[in-house]
Amino acid sequence: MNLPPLTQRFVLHFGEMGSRWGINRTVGQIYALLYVSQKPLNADEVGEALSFSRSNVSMGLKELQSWNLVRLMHQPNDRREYFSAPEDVWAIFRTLAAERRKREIDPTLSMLREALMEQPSVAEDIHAQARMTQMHDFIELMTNWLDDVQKMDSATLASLMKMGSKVQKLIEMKDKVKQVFTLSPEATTAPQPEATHDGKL
Amino acid sequence: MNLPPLTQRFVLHFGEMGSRWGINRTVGQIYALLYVSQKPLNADEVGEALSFSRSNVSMGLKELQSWNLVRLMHQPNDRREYFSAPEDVWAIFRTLAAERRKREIDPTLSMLREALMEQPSVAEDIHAQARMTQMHDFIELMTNWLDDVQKMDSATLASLMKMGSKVQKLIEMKDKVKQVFTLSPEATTAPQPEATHDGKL
DNA sequence: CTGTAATTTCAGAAAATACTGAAAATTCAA
DNA sequence: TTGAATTTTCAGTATTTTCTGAAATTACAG
Repeated sequence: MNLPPLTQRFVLHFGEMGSRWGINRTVGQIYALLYVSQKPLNADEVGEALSFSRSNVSMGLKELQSWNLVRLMHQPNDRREYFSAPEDVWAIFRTLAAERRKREIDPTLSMLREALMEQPSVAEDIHAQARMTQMHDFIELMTNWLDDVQKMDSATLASLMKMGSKVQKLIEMKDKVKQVFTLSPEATTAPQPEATHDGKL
Repeated sequence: MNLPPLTQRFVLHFGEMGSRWGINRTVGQIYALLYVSQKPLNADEVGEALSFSRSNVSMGLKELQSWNLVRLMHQPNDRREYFSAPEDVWAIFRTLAAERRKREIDPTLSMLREALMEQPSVAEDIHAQARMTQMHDFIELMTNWLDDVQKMDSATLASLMKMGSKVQKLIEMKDKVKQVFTLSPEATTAPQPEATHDGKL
């Protein structure tokens, strides 16, 4: 491996973190290299840069393609396949979120759904099923929310995130305004009705 | 392993998913068992229920403790340690988010911060550093936001999540209201100024 | 203290995963 | 077509991770 210092540092770090992220060293390093590369690279260039065997690079790139994290492209008058990592970090995040959800969450959601259809046969399973319901409902809420925010464009999402917990205040304000227009004036100082917190606008 | 049917299904699933979640089969199964268990279990009971060696259970429980996913407790007149999984799925999610961030994000953020302090020595590293800046800023935005929402209580968070992308409308409304009060009347139909999207309330 | 119960550590076995080189398959220019 | 360039597959090896049983350590009742 003979890379410029900063690039090398980045690449080695991604290799080490790979195992924590559920990918292997090879895949981590290849992605890192493509992420910082100015131009698309072919498999030989990747293997050369990282000192991996050609077959290992092939497998790594296949894995990255299965994650939708790299784009395959061609150069004029060159049969070889070139790979690049999409630039937009928001798009990368969306992809990552979608893929991780597919691999790490959806199978569990299916299992829970099936388990909740069954009739518990012993006392212990009645409790177990109740616990599964809690988990199921939580995951469903989270994934539905994720679906929702995935639809928003990056700029909106960014401004929302910069607001952070201040959205809370905005919602309280919304509830207040609603009360002013729907309830008698003296009710605006009364405790907020439960129903205004059910998420409806 | 001799568990009631639903419990067994849940436990085996968590064992299989373990590798995708960055834990091993043992740890996954132990957590699943504790999650659905009506009462705290000691290490022998866990090992007996899952057919693991005593030492394997010990290591698995240690790992779960390092994730803050299980609670250690004692029964009167019993020297053995009993373990249980906290019940509140929101609390579990917070714990998980915090731990995964610590293990999967923070080291990368540190690496990026350090790399961004350096002076690139070659042209390629100038581009690499620019890419690292993009990644750094994005991660920082995400983690700051996570810090913010972690502070909110579960009920508020739940209602926010149920709103989903409707918050967007609320923010647009907020911007409109702001304009009505700060700009001349005819400006309310003009394109919204960039500055209203910077996240400030 | 002493001895037993309980837990942890750890070296090595077992299992799973990653990686390589060679061979097979695919692609495409001529 | 043919055959050279390129990519993929795959069997075998290397490496890493998981798991166990035995030994060491710790905790505590008497």
